[in-house]
Amino acid sequence: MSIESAILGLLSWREATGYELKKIFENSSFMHWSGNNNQIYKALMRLREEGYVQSRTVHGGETPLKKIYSLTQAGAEALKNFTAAPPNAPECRKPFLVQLAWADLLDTDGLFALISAYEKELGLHLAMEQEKARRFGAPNRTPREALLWEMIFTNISGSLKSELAWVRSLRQKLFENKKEEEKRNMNYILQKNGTAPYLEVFSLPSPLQAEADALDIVALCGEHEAAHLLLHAEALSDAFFDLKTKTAGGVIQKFVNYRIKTAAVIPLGRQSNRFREWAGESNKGSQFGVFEDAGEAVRWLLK
Amino acid sequence: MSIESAILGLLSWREATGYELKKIFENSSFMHWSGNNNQIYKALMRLREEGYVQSRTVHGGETPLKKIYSLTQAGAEALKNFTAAPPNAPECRKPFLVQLAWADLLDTDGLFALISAYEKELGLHLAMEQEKARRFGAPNRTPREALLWEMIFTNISGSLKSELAWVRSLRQKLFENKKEEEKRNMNYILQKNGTAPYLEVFSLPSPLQAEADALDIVALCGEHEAAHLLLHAEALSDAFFDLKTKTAGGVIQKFVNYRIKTAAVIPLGRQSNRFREWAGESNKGSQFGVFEDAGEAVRWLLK
DNA sequence: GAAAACATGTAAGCTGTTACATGATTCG
DNA sequence: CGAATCATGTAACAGCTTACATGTTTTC
Repeated sequence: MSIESAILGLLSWREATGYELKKIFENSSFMHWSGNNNQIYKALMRLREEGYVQSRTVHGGETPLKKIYSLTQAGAEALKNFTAAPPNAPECRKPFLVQLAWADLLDTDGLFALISAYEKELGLHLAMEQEKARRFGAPNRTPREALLWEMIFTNISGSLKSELAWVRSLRQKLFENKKEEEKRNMNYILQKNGTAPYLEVFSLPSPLQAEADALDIVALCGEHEAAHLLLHAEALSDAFFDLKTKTAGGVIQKFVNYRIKTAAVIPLGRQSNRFREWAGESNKGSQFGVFEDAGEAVRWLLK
Repeated sequence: MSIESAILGLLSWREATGYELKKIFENSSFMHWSGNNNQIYKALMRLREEGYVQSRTVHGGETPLKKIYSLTQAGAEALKNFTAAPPNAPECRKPFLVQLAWADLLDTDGLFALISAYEKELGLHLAMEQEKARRFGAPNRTPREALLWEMIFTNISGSLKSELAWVRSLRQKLFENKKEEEKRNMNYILQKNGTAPYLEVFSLPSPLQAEADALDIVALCGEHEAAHLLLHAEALSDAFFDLKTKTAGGVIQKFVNYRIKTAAVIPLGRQSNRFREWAGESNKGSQFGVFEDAGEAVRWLLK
């Protein structure tokens, strides 16, 4: 199993340039070769030598611009052999387990912090993977192929969910009493009644102030598999409303990056003129909106 | 996160030679550096240069024989820093998913075979991991440390179990009708009433004949998390009873490797003199036994 | 007395990453 | 008109694996 097979597969789907392949690798998790020029271009050269792919050069005006690669007959056969080959079990690297192995060195608070940090990291990754899966236009030439790809994405998020479940059981075993304390400070609820679940955040232990706080919320969305978010004004800091600090922009950027559609409910009284203007501009996009009325916000969120 | 941290951890547990560390890495899954001389000896030299470990040389007679490494004060601090560092999410490589991505090329039987092969591979790995966990004498200096290590092993087998559940749901979605056909040919039952669950195998589609067949059974034990096995004579081939073919020895070896305690129920009539002798010798060990009577076999199996 | 395990190291090579180098096109 | 994106490559290096080289001790 090497990057060559993955390239053959992608080319069997659609012809592409090296750069396009790089982009695809970058945006996919299960084809784990992190978008890496060196490997891809070298692999393409090898594959061409072996007669598995062919390329035609597209000229832009005078100079050669790009090479579009496509599969040959031999390549198609090699790919088929690869798909039918005996499969290997997954190989997981979990550096966290190595840390945990010697974490008895830490005191109670240190261990609790370590475990919480891991849980947050997992939530963040889950949100990212779900975003990637939504963004990735999977092959869909037959119903069976569509099902296979759907199950691939299910697999990836499933692994993370099972890891999350594990870390929660670990926390429970270690800190049976302490476990809910933290969460209770965060006043939120997962709303499930509408067309899609959304996270409604009433207030936070400390109001949303920096991008790191935004990531906490993203992780929370990931953990609850919510792609929508309703923020109440009480959860926002004064810095958020002061556009000079650029807090609002940075925070919103995080939500947009993770494709979490967000509505903020903010009474007119707290909106300065400049903020109102900025909000009006934001509302034009479909990813973030500011509303006075909670009902209106929810309608926009779920439409 | 590098092999250095893992070595510091192990040395904080007990002092060891390079060779011993190698053995430990080989036998542990979550410390994923596959028992590799080069890396370990080089890392030990680096660690000594940096003052994190010290070594004393043991002489055997005249010549220096081995170097026993132990942690220094500085090393203990470095380890503590490592355990408290921000944890990273796991990184999983699942080449099977890449195969599956283009498996729409295969016909129904080919796809079914691919998925079954993956399920079997996972079962085998699960059996192996459970074996490793049992064999690994985990640190146990405090109750909390014991719990941490228990949860580490739970994590590893949990990942595989969640993968198994996924592949079964995949199979069901693709082959709702075909799914049970295969298994029905294998006449077995998971007994749960005794002190420990055991797998009772009455017969097989083709009788136990080669080591590969033994691995099928091991995988089945893994999938059902059974560490004990009761084999009826009907599941065994004539070759098994013919000691010249060495089938019996090879098959039993597989069970022993995976630490599956096995009892075979074989009527006296089918046992040749030589076989009886061989069986008597086997019974002395505690891993494999031959019995005439099923009740006796179960008692021995679960004692 | 031979084979397996214990013990320490080195050399060569593969895989994958980061960074570098260069230039065209597109978009705000 | 400057920045981002598209596009193709190369160089250097880190990490890890396989194989080699050597000698002792234990076990069957």
